[in-house]
Amino acid sequence: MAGVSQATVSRVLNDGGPVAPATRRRVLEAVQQLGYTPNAIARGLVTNRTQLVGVIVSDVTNPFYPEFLEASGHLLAERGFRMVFHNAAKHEGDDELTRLLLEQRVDGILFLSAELESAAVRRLVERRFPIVLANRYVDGVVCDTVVTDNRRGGSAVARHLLELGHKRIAVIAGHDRASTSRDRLDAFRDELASAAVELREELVAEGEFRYDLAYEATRRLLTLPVGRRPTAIFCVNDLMAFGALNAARATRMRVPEQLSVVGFDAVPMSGWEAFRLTTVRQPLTDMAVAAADLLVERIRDVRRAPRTTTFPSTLIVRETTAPAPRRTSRRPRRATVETKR
Amino acid sequence: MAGVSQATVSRVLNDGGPVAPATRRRVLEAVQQLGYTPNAIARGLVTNRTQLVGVIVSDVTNPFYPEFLEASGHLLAERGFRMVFHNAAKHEGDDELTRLLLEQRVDGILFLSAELESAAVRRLVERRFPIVLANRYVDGVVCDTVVTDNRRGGSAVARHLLELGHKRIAVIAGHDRASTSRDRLDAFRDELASAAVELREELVAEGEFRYDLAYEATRRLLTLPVGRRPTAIFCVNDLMAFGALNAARATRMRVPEQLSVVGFDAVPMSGWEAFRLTTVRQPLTDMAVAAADLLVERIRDVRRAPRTTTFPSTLIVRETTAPAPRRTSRRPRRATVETKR
DNA sequence: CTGTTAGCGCCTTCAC
DNA sequence: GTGAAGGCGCTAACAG
Repeated sequence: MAGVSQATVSRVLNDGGPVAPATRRRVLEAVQQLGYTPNAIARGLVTNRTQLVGVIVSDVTNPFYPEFLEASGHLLAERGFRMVFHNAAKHEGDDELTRLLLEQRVDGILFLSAELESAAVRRLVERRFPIVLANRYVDGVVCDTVVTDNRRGGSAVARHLLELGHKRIAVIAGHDRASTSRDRLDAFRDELASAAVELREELVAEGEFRYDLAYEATRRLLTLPVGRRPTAIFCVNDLMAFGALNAARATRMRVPEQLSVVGFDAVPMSGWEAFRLTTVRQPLTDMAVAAADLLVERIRDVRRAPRTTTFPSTLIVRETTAPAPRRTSRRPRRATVETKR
Repeated sequence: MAGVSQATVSRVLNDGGPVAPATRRRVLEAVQQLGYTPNAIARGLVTNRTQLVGVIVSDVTNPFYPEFLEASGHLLAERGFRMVFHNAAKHEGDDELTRLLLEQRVDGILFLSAELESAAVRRLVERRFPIVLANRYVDGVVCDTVVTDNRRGGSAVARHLLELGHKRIAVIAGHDRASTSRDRLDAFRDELASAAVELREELVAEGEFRYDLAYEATRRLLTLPVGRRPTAIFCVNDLMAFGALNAARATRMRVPEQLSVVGFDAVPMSGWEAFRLTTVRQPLTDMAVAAADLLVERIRDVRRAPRTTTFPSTLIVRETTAPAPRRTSRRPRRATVETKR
């Protein structure tokens, strides 16, 4: 229609060489009129680039991830990439998902919460396939990674609870396939130990990062006889802290007077008046952007040195933590101002 | 390596014809050993099928969508489709996103919350491109659609509030580009009118389905002088109801004693002890599955008659609604049991 | 049952 | 500055 060859059209559409202004105009007009849409598939076949990035999320339903998705997606879109989204939750494991993404010839994969032992991740790294781990790392795998300083966060929580005089502290863990859960808890435990406070086995629950399990675990903890019942619960993510808070409410247990609760992540919801949760802030948006950016860089150059970006974590004291209740039922003073440390 | 032709390999990998068991075995072995991954791109070029489905979401951050995404994604995965995910929020409009998806040669598009005037949707339907509208419909467009009975839901809310004796009722709308907001409010208004209760202009706010705007709107409403201040607020989605609830708490306004709040959607969170929100249930998961299923069917057969599936909506009375406060400050009785009507 | 052949729509080199 | 030709990896006919 423009009276030119395919090659010329290709050139104007991809800035792939010199084209006379007049020709360029004619081509663009024809494109317009025909409503021509270049076929990315065919292009991908020859360029070996799809401008597609796989994103594997462990549970979209956790409010942490939508925030992350939004920010990463935005940056990727700006850089001309689209996301092939997979929620790993109940479906196939990393392995199967990865296979699908590779078939699809995505240019890279963003793992939002890989598991520590992930064989898929390991294999991809060996093959020098562009991937980025966000939020969690994988043991013994060197690749682009974006995390926060989870150990520091865990220590800060412990110190905060110790300062408030808590001795019987419960913990709701994620699961041990997650570096986040492990790091937060290890540091937490270490800090308690250095104050000679022990974390009793009966007060440690596995919550799998899930609301419902944390809810149940908390209910169980709260039925322990008074002398063994925890005065504080540290949940390794906010979603589980919400479970704990709600369980406490269901049991008519006053927070923070009778029970302190701490979360981790500082998802926007945690600041809502309904919760005012004491938690550890991770710079979510920054991390999401950094992760997406790393991936794009990696795709551009497969052989640059892998980089790990560690973001700081900050304890945010809100209103779900207070001094440990004394045996007598005097009502303890309650923290009111929001402080960052 | 298996000593056969490409064609044969193709046949064993796609059940594309008869293959001798022995040959099949040899091929599969070779595939295994070579770690061969078929190139979906090349396949797509010839079959004109990518097994990719575009999903356009208006705001992943609204807890409504992750639930939806999870369920739809699950069904699509089962049927062998992957999702190309786009969050429409701050980025390009439908138009641009659609263009990208078409370039990518997705087999179909799932719109999670299209806008009423969406030209993109209209154009796609004209071109007989497989799309499904979920949650919202588009005026004058006939295509596969999955919605709930929003009008009935709106009426039910109105009746509930009227029965409780509310007269000064505020409304926090979404925006008028959404069929959901419009239908819920129209029906709500009609029902009030038939009880001779008027919806005053000063009590109608636009919340854009956003938490923050609903929060601000509620604060404004609650600063009105007592005689003009609403005794109940109907938010057209749960996210905004959470905003209202939190704003009420920030203002030390007791819910439901001094202020009733109603939402819409019944996202899982709405049942949490922290909220116990009176709301309208939509069978979220069923809708998500139905929508995905419709899309797959449509892709299989472009010329089947378009179908609209309307799911029922159910008022769930929880603990954020109570009889309208009387001028005197006697504390009104408060609903405690969860009832469905 | 299996191999051969001809594209799918595009980009890229190489002439002109 | 532009066109012709080849090929990306695969599937779909058609032979045999």
